[in-house]
Amino acid sequence: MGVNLKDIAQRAGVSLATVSNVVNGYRPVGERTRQRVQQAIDELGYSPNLGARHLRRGRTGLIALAVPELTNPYFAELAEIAISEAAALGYTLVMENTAAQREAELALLDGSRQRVIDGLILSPVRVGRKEVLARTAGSPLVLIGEGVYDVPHDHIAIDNVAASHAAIRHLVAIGRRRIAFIGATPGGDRQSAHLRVRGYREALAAAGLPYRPRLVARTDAFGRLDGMRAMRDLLALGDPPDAVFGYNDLIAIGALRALAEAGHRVPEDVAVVGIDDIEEGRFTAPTLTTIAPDKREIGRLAVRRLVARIEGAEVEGPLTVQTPFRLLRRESTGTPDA
Amino acid sequence: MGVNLKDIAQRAGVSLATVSNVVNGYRPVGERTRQRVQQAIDELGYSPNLGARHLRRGRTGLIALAVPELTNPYFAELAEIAISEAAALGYTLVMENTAAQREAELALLDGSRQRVIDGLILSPVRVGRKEVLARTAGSPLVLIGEGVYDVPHDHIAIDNVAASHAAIRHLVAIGRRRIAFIGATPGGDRQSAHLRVRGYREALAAAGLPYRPRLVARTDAFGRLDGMRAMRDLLALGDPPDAVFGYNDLIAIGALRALAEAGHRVPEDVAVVGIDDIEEGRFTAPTLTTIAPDKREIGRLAVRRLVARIEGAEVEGPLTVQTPFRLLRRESTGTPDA
DNA sequence: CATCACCTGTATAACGTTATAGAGCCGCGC
DNA sequence: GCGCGGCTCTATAACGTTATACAGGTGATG
Repeated sequence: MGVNLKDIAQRAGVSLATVSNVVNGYRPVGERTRQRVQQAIDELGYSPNLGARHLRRGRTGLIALAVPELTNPYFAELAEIAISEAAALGYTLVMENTAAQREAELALLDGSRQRVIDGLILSPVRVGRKEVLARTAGSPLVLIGEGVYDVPHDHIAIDNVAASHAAIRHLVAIGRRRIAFIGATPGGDRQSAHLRVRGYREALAAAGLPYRPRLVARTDAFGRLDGMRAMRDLLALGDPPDAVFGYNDLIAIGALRALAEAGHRVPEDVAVVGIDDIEEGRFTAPTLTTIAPDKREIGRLAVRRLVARIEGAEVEGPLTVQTPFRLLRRESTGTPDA
Repeated sequence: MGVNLKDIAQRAGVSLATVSNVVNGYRPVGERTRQRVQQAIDELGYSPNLGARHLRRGRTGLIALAVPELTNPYFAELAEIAISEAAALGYTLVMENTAAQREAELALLDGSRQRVIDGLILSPVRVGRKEVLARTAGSPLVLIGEGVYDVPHDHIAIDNVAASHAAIRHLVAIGRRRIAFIGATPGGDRQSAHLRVRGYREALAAAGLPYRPRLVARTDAFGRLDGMRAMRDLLALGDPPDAVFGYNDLIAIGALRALAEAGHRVPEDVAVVGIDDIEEGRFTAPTLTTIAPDKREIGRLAVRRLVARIEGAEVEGPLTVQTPFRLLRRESTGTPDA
């Protein structure tokens, strides 16, 4: 069904290898021959069979981006960026959905998929340092987000502790004293939540506010529903919070919903802050104050690093890169930016 | 870096071909030999090199799902379903983002990507019947959503006219008389919008209500921002609507935001209905009434049809399948379901 | 006992590409 | 005039798999 190198070679009256050299620029080819070959390529409409090329080269041209949930807009937005960056570098990005399941993450780290992709970008949730170190697959791995540190792989993330600080400082600055956190996790396996809780505690301490364990709500997952339920529980406390910091925007949006249902005003009664800056947060009522990571930077950097490793390039700088973030003030804390 | 058939063949003391037959079950193999080979496979940890297999078979095992925007939750939710269905059938699904651009859609229909994927599921926005018919690439194509009809390809969609009917009937039933539509498109290239407008007009007529062109708002795209802007314009009319039907949930959510900003109560002053049943609509304030397509059915059917065509199976039934939908009443029309 | 069919297993030619070794040719220097 | 290096180009062997044709052995049939 396809035009192949042989067809071009016949048409142009040269050898197979010469056509290959014209296509890949691997060896110098005389100007006249090059033109004749190029003309044949244009006339017959040749495009290389990637399967064969990759068999020969030992690479597939595929990289995978594995996220815990496709339907979390943060990851969808990140994926959109990563896909276009990968395309620009000549790679095809395959989305993998781990559904936040340990087995799925392990299978990606070491499973048979490894034979078909050249490299993996993983947002780990259920695996930790140990599992990453135990990995035997040889293809490059880039970690994004949090959860795993001190491993010999590139790692792109924001400084979660600092991000928490910024959120809490803002809430303190607008006069809040009873600040809750939603999205702590039971196990020690999701370190990002721990980091965000740590930043929360440190910032409270810095502001001279007491740490009240009852104001830290645990959730099983990190969706809107989890945020809503946790917020309901917090409101049922004898002395409910006057501000809430959510593990992410989805949790914060769930909290907004619970507050609306219970008839509390935001931000007058309770202020709300999230993390991720998903587009949805610009349209909620009220709009959501959030910590905005530089998604473009994260997506592009992750893909570029991975491709550089795949192609054996020397990568300068440290393995771990912390990307910038900023606080976006919106209605849910009462002091919108301009 | 990998164990290959030859290694297994040596270890088991049989020929290459026999190992291949054990792996693929293509030819009968004696029980004793099979066990010896299987043992060698287990011991050495063999898994086939998919690149080579696909080169030989002429297929890559990749199918693409091309959508106009990854960040539209409807497509993210659909993708999640399609990915797992594809995996169950032994295929890898690659997401492609056309960004609602004509060039991107054309490139997918006929471009060089066609050499690397076995089949394509496309949600067309900017190409029409003509472009699909002009396609020369030989791989199977399944269309989802609307926009293109009367082409020799499988097509999975809901009945848009009927969906509009259901939405408008509901609004009429709760006593609305000035019902607006947001999301008509200027060109004739996005037929789904036309179909939904048609259903809107027909249902108005059936209810004995006049069709007011000024209540049909055009938008460039179909995001929250478009819905918000259009709603603002509608509110600026001398005689604003008492209900709004959005082209999709995102548009309806944008409308909700504009209404909140302008201080209108929903549903008391203006009722709002969308289409898609994205999760976000269950958490807005108020929650969003919507027409819910059966996303699971759409995603699974699209993948199954495509794979069946790729594998040359006979597919029974007509090319075009209309999947079911239902109306979910929530707060934005004042009459939540149980 | 010869013929035939059948059943297992084997040898080998593809699939389309790239990398390696080398062939031909030309001009330059000794 | 011969050898040598440099420049193009060619022939060909892989890459790992599957499909085809065939070989060898066994049992049944005439």
